[in-house]
Amino acid sequence: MRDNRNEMRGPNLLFLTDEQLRKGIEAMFFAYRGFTADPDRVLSEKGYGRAHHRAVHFIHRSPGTTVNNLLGILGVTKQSLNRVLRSLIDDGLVESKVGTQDKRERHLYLTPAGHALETELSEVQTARVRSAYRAAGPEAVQGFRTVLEAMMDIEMRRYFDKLKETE
Amino acid sequence: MRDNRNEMRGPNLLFLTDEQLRKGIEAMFFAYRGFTADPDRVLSEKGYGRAHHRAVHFIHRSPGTTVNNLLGILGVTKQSLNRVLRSLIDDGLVESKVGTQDKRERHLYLTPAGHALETELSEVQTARVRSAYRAAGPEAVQGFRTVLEAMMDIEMRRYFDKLKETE
DNA sequence: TTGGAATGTCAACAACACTGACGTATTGTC
DNA sequence: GACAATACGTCAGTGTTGTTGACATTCCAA
Repeated sequence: MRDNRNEMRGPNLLFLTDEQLRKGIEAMFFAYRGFTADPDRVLSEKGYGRAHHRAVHFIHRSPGTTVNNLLGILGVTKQSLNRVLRSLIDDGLVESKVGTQDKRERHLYLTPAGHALETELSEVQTARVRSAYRAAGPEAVQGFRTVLEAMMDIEMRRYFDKLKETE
Repeated sequence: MRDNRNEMRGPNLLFLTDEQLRKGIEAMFFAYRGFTADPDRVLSEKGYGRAHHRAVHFIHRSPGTTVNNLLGILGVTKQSLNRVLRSLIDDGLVESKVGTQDKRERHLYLTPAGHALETELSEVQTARVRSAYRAAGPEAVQGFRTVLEAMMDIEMRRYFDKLKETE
């Protein structure tokens, strides 16, 4: 059956019982809802969705990134990303520049208006995370990050570590 | 501006810098993708989606729960939930019983087939969480849970605590 | 130079969320 | 007993975001 036998492996493994794992799963579900709630509110006022947030976030994070890079990070099809980029470009939030070396590539940048949106989204989201971090304390935050990193897919872990290098 | 002044409030507040918060946000994004990847695979094979998973999970967790209860937990409209429940009931995974006390209510239960699906989904998802927990260790898991709970909306925190009572 | 790989765009479709309106059965209250 | 409120289901319409398929452009290598 499942892993209840862990309970008999000693008290230091009690955190691996099915019940504890189930709690973790539910906590993840409820927390992620809270995590996205505030940006979602801001976005829907402007007629955008969560996909626009992700695009703006990672273009801000890596200015000049190509569409292909972004596809790898976001894990969606290029057609899906293109629709989002299309509206952001048409609305003047993102600029798409043809590559100088390879003219097939498009390099993406935020315009001043794009930066304004990114800041607004970032502020409401970091406010919640900051408040949670503050309430939980530094040791808890360390554990939080450790578990999240262990939960990613290997390839995503690579992308994440690459982003970390900008520290 | 933002909260960079935290860096000057002493070394014990370094975990609250914008950079640390941004890392947490990205970690949350990548980890949630990993978190749902395995169940999503199982579900799409059977023609279901993430919404079906959530319904099955919470009906398993609280057998006999009413439609209204489920609406509160899942945070969707009844039209949206109804579409999902309809297919689960038609496919014989969920049973809907008219309430004995209040005949307006419908109480929801998993059928044996429903339990089979729940088990299959639960197994692939707990496998990843268990592996992440094991890699991170008990102290990290404690911190992980603490931060997640602090990140929830207040009302969701109440639901979550109610579920915890079944511990 | 020509064919294949890579990059990005356009079109159509499905899943799943939303709003709004309505119907039905049941409950509780004046 | 009349009537409002509650719980649930459904129909119609819309929007975001994901998918496939087809196609144009550009690059590179045989």
